[in-house]
Amino acid sequence: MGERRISSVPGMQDLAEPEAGLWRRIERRFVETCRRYGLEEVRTPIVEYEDLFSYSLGKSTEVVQKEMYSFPEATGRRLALRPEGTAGVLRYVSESRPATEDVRLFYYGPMFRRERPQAGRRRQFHQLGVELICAADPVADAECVALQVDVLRAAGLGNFVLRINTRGDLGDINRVTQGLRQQLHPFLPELCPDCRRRYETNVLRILDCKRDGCRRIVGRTPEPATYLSDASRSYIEQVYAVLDRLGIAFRVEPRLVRGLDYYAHTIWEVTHPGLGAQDAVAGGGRYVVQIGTRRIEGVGFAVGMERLIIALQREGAGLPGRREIRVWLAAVGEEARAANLKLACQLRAEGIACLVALRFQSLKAQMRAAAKSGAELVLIRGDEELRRGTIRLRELDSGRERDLPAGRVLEAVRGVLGPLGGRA
RNA sequence: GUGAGCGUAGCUCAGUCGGUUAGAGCGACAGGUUGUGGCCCUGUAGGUCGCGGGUUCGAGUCCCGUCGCUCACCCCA
Repeated sequence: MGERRISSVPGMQDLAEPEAGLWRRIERRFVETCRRYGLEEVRTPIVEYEDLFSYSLGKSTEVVQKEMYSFPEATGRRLALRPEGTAGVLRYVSESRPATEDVRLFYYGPMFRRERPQAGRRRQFHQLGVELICAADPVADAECVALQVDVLRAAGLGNFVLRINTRGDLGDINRVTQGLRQQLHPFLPELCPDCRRRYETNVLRILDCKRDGCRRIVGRTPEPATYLSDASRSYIEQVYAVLDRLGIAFRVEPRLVRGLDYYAHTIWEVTHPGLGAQDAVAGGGRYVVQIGTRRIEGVGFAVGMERLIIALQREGAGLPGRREIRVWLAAVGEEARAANLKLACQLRAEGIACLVALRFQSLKAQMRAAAKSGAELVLIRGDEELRRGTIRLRELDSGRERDLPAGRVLEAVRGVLGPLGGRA
């Protein structure tokens, strides 16, 4: 048993300041935006039974076949770390919500996929997600897209592209799949090895291939839309019409494909030019999933947090400022330290962020620390102040100092800091 | 799963043709007369040179393997 160096697990990273502050801000704005659309929060477990994902996402999908972290429970039944958020939310709906109710939900948290890490791709990644559980209706789909756009704007993102397409219903999907197989069959030898594999596993993906040779061949096949039933065509046209009325800019992307089996009808993807190869910052669509005996329909989307952060940084978004410390309590001597801690707690009770040294330090060291913390005020207390029952208040910008009776300190601090009530 | 590029201090990096005790800047900590910050000066701590093997009198440096990181393929948010 050789000792192994302790490190974080590949593809799973620590999140610390100042980035953590940016995450907090984005999550807060996400929640606010969702609330304006009347959504409720749901937090589902990170671990589910593996079958939930294989059935809902599709057994042959890449995610289920080779990207899931799964392991047997003591009983032998297999568990899995969730690779995406929708399945768990729908499981919750099937267990806890009446089938007749429309449900509007949002969630956020970590997801796990065993992929090779890359720019904008981690093994633990985080999504902000929304699910509107409701029957197929173009207006519902359009509202979901509107919320998608609002969520990204609220996060501060400007420069994204919304690409929309439809998969049609299950009948359409079958017709497209079969039709494409027929059309592509003669060209099979000319397709790249990946596409020859896709021909069997996931024909639609061939539409997405980046190789010139494959693109040329795909260009000669009819667009998937030609296989759509009249009803499906009319459905997506209505979605587009409502989006136009909302003034939402989007591009119809006839070759846009999604990788999970549950999608039907409207699908979309949001890309960002700053992202590199993994350029989808968000994606969503309408879906139908069978959970046990219940068939659940809805429309939803997920935003990739890590990618959103990258995109924001490419747009030059700044990180939030440093800590919110406003007062530093400096002590000379142990007696004064203890007295300061008590005062610090009183200040904190009033909402004033303040710090005391965690160990014995010279006054000089404490002053340095105070300046570095960004505090505006230092309260100094030593033997002399203890004897006289005073505290020295120093304003760091001006260097002005005055001695105050200890009982007056709270009032004086309030006066100097001005109206409280939290900085943004 | 496949391919390419990179691994030297907390961070950014230097390290000559293979040659002595591996360096700098920033950061951290401490000091610069009594109890006073920023600037400045001085000092201190911090390194299994990713890890293992090989070549060599001698390896941070060359070779092989391995692990990790990064980017791309694949796939997806």
